[in-house]
Amino acid sequence: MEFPPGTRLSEGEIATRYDVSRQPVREALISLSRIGLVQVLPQRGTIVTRISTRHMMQVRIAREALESAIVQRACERFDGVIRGSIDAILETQARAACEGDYMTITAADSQFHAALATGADCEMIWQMVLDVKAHMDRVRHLTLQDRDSMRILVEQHRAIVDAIDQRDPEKAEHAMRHHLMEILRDLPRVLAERADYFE
Amino acid sequence: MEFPPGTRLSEGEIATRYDVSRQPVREALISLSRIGLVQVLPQRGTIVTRISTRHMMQVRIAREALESAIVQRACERFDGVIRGSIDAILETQARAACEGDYMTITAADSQFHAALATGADCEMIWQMVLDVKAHMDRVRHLTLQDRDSMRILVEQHRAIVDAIDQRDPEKAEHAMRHHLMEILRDLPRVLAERADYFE
DNA sequence: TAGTATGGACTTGTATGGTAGATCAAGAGG
DNA sequence: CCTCTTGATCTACCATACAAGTCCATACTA
Repeated sequence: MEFPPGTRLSEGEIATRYDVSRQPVREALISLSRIGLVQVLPQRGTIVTRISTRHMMQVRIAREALESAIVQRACERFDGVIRGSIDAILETQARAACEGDYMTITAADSQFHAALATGADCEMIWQMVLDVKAHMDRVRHLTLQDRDSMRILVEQHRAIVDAIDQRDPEKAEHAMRHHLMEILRDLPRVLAERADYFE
Repeated sequence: MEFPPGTRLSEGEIATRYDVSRQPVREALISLSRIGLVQVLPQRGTIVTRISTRHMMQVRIAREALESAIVQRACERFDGVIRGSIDAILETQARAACEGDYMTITAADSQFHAALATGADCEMIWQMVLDVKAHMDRVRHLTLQDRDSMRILVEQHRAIVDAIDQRDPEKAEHAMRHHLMEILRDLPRVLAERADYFE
């Protein structure tokens, strides 16, 4: 969101800005365009993709599908060491939620979901989730500001871990789907407040 | 599979081979490395990724999760025009199966799955599926040779469409999962026959 | 003989000049 | 007043040249 949706980018501009040549910038933009965060218009320019509700719906469904599969697998087998590290992550996140520390809470969020995937031996799937997560993070960046939202987040994480500890796949899947459903609450609000970010 | 797993690639070689400069080749390889089909070793070289059973397992799970979500959504709403085109695709595929026409059958397979996604308004999800499908297609390329396998494929496609026509999400999901499970039968055989393609 | 430099032949990574295509504004012609 | 043309000025795209790291065969040394 440092470059808001709709921003026109130029390989040359970014190159001079970061004091590198155009080529590595171009390669980075190609990677970003594969994810869908930017849109390269041949011979015309590059723009930061605007948020589309239709796109967000599909992105959410995809993430829900993938992360549901992850927690289901987590109920079958889960690495003990990683299970231990999750408690620390949640504690950090809970503390950050009390203090309203946005940076820490989002970093811990990534760590949490990544730990779930790694513990369930689903690192490749996590790589896919990362791509769709990038889109959802843009919306969340605009919403996750009040401490109530943060507290809810931590509670939902706890519910997911509890279900995995109980080796209850259905409960875990439900908790995960519920967790990822959260964005649906915020989306209309963001659309109303920042219509210029949407297409 | 024109460049078998394990093949050492060189930006320069490919560039002269296709009579372009190194830069577009390099950008293509970067895209392929994002999908995981090639592995770029900085300052050392680029190799076509070997097939890993662990990776294939996760890839299969991911695709199953995504395409299950697609057919479930397809049971809720499905575009009528696209529904019509599917019959033609399946007919083409059935004919190709009788003749043992590998090229046509795989092309129709892609069209079928893509049509499902498009009809269910899940084109973004289909883009994700394409990436994982590339990995599975490498294995299938080694297995889908006998006509029995081809006939099974078409029947499974029909079962999926039938379930969607009946608006039965559970049946559709089951049919899709069963269909994507097929690769598990072939994987051990391929591993035994072409161990050099695996890591 | 074993171990260690060393130079050359690779590799990917980066920088830069030039090209083709797209856009837009100003001006000519109807 | 509208339509079309033209040219300047953007852009991404491509080709080329250079830099830096890796590997390996060879030669040299203890």
